[in-house]
Amino acid sequence: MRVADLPGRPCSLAAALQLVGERWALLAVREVALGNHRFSDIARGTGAPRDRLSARLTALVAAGVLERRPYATAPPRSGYHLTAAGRDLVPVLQALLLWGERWAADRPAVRLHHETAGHGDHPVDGTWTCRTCGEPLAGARPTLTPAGRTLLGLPPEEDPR
Amino acid sequence: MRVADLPGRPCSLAAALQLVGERWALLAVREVALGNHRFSDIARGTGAPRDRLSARLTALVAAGVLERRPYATAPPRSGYHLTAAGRDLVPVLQALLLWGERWAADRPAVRLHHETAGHGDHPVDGTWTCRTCGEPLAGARPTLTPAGRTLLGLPPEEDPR
DNA sequence: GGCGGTCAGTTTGGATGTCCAACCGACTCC
DNA sequence: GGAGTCGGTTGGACATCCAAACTGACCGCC
Repeated sequence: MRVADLPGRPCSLAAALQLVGERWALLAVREVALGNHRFSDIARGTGAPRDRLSARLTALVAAGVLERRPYATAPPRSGYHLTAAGRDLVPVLQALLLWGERWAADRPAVRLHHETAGHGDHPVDGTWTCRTCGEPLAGARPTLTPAGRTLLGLPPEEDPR
Repeated sequence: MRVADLPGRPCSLAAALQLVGERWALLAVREVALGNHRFSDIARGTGAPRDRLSARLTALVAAGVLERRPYATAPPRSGYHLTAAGRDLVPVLQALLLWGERWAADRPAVRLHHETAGHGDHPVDGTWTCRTCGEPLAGARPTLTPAGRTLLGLPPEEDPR
């Protein structure tokens, strides 16, 4: 994916959306992450029409997010599995899920829970943290890209034009 | 957004995608988060066709992600600003941006930088963390939804069907 | 006053994407 | 033999998408 070829601002966000931004793509990845590897299960879980799903899965395999793995030869059948890139997409799905729980869903249909020794079972409150310094990213000052543009860090303070 | 009305598995992820999953929507939010509040600036930054952008912005305002704020009356002009829901979307954009940098972009077109007292200026090495317990979420055990289905936590261990 | 430019869209016609129902071949189960 | 499963493909109707041109209200300049 050549970032420079994308329309608009050259940005990895646009590149990511090019690969997984089409309709049903992220839902298909969710189903595979949940352990549904077969075409019909993914179709049922997402509600996507079968022809659209077929096109999306092919594209996701081409993009390196999913891989096909045969599980039967008699009639040749293969399931879809996450690649490393696909597994790396799970935090993205979690972030969108949490946002949807808070702002899109009428009621928390599905809740992310977490169980740790220190805090027992608790609802997940996800945030991005910088592994180098341990600080949350949301508090970062906007900085400059190589091209000298401001860039995603904190939504910049409102400028009252 | 009634989760039960969505096709497929009732899930806040689907609800979220219903609001911000259409083409150009997240890029438009990115532009507003970067401080571009005017229609033409958003069009330039995203590269979206103007009619599509017009439709998306209207939908995002209806969804409560953006709000219009007048800044001129002579020809009536208003800019787009983030609501609380829109600001909450920033971690999602960061998640996709970091994923895109790693898996989608040919070269790191845009780099997240971070400046803190302890570590000076350094590239961001983002990790998705639970704010309640401080543990990384990627290691979380999958848990059950109210309806008794498994749910997004860790991609479940491969079951060799 | 006339000229060009900005701004936030809308309009146009044609390309592309999406949906749905039906169908298919190669199997398995009863 | 008949029904069902599985992973798709096909066809046709419909919606969305696109680039480019257009609108109409303003603004600054000379």
